[in-house]
Amino acid sequence: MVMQKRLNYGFNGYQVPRASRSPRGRGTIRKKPDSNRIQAFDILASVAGNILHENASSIPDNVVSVKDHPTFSGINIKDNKQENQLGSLKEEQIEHGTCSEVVSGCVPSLQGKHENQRVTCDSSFHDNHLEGEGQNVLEREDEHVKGRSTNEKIIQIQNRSNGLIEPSERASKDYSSENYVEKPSLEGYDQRNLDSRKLVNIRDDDENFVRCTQMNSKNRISGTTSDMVLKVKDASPCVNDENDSGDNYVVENSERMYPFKKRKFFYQTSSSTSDSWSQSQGIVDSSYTRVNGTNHNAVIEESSSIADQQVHHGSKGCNVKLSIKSFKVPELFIDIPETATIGSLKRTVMEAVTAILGDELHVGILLQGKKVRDDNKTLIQTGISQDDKHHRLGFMLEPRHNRTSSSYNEEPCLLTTSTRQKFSRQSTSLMLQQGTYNVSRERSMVKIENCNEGDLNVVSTIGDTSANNHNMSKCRALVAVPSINMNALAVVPYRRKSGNPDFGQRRIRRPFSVLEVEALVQAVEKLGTGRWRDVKQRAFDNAKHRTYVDLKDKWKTLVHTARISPQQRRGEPVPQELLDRVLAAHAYWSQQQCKHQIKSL
DNA sequence: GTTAGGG
DNA sequence: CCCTAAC
Repeated sequence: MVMQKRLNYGFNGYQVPRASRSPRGRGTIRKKPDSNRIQAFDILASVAGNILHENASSIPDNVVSVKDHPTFSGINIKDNKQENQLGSLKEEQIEHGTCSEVVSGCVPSLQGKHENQRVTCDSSFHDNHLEGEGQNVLEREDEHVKGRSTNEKIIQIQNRSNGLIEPSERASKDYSSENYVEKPSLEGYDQRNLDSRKLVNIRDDDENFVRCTQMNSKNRISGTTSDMVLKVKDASPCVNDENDSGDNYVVENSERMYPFKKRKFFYQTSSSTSDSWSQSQGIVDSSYTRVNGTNHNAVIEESSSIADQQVHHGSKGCNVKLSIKSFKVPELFIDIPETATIGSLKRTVMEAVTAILGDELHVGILLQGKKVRDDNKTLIQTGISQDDKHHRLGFMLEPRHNRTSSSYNEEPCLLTTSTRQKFSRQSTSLMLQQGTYNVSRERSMVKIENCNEGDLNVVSTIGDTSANNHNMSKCRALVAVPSINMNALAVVPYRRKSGNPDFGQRRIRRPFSVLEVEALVQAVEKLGTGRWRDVKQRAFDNAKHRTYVDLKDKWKTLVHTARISPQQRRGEPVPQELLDRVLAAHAYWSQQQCKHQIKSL
């Protein structure tokens, strides 16, 4: 029987969903986690190639089913330092002999960095942790966690009994991207966006931060290209931590979660082969080694000896802390014209990933490469003990219904043209097929991180795709996509319906800088107050996160600000000179508007 | 898609 | 910053 659990993906900086936001319209995660919650962070998804056919595997009896909004999250590039991290991606960061592909160097855990950013999310957590320029870090109230890196996220998976899926609070990528606020064109573009590594940051019209970089083939993962990297940390009640450590985490520095729509996409019977499991297993992160003094926490590591696992059976009662560094997702092949827009690529990939990981998602557990089927076994019985650091624990994501018991080399499942058209809203095509190991070698591969609601925040474009065939075959996840389900997919709205508050994801607040105000004032002086599109084009063309509506709104507030006393003003002070110009321009163009109206009468 | 204005 | 009527 499949139990439906509620999964709560909590991301640092997520804004509280509209329905529960503070009056100020902003907030962060405050919820105190359940004791049996699994917390995961760091989801990276890399996608390349065609969607293949999921080699089915049997479903555990009692698995967590992601019924609604599993999300991707990813890494924000906050500053030059992190950009350099990206640049420091090395081969050794790639999991060898596994399907875990390191998408980029932005994964601290894969770089031997384990200063997980973690914060409390209890009621004592204040909004102002999120406020302020460049405030990217949420901190635990007890300051228990020090030395954070900026790249880790926590996904909180709450195990609840109501069978409902609670949408996660929204991640606020914007905090991390605060440093990337482009200056208005009049002020020049922020050169921090460009580093010496030929990284090109692109913001598309969806405010998406896209990074493209040519990577050496050595940076490519031999084998798999569709890993979802995430860490899971389990609460540890056995630890007498008065501060509730181990219980409270807030994800930080993450992006908006991408709401996976419910899609009847996988109706596959299950087979059960270990190989299939390995297709999307999660790799336990051994780098997560936050061990405190009274540590009862075991870090599950890659490893070796089952015998060792049995050593600590006596330590019953203690919890196991573990972190999942990598969740594989089935490999995707994306066939998209060069002329396609970044936005369409993102949507296409997101659709594909969503299709694979849509609801009906389950988690499998692997130990020593073998699937752990008995859900009634305790961890310790299974060999997962608290302080055993030598066994290998793996997690995998799999569709709920696997119907393909046959070899995935059989019966390729190619989308028909019509289906493809339905599948992808753009003119781009998404090919779903299986058993075409060589396909990816001919095309450029795209690794994707931070897939959030259509956002593709970090994209690494790899020109060379000389993948290791052996690993490719080992790691390829194949997904059968019956056309009938594709048809169903087509009618599922990709974006949230505005009427559904669960999906309300307010943009992050990004106060206008003085430079921006100056640019705005200058543009309005020139163009007037009724041509916001032109103002945008003229002065904020590079600032994709500023829409013309934003500019209009800002002008409105500027006028208001200029009219109130300085004591009443808040935020970064706007020079009086600018405010004077605001009033002058406002008066002038108001007058012009009146004249124009009179003239037209 | 833009504009304007209330929330 | 959101929402949406109106154009």
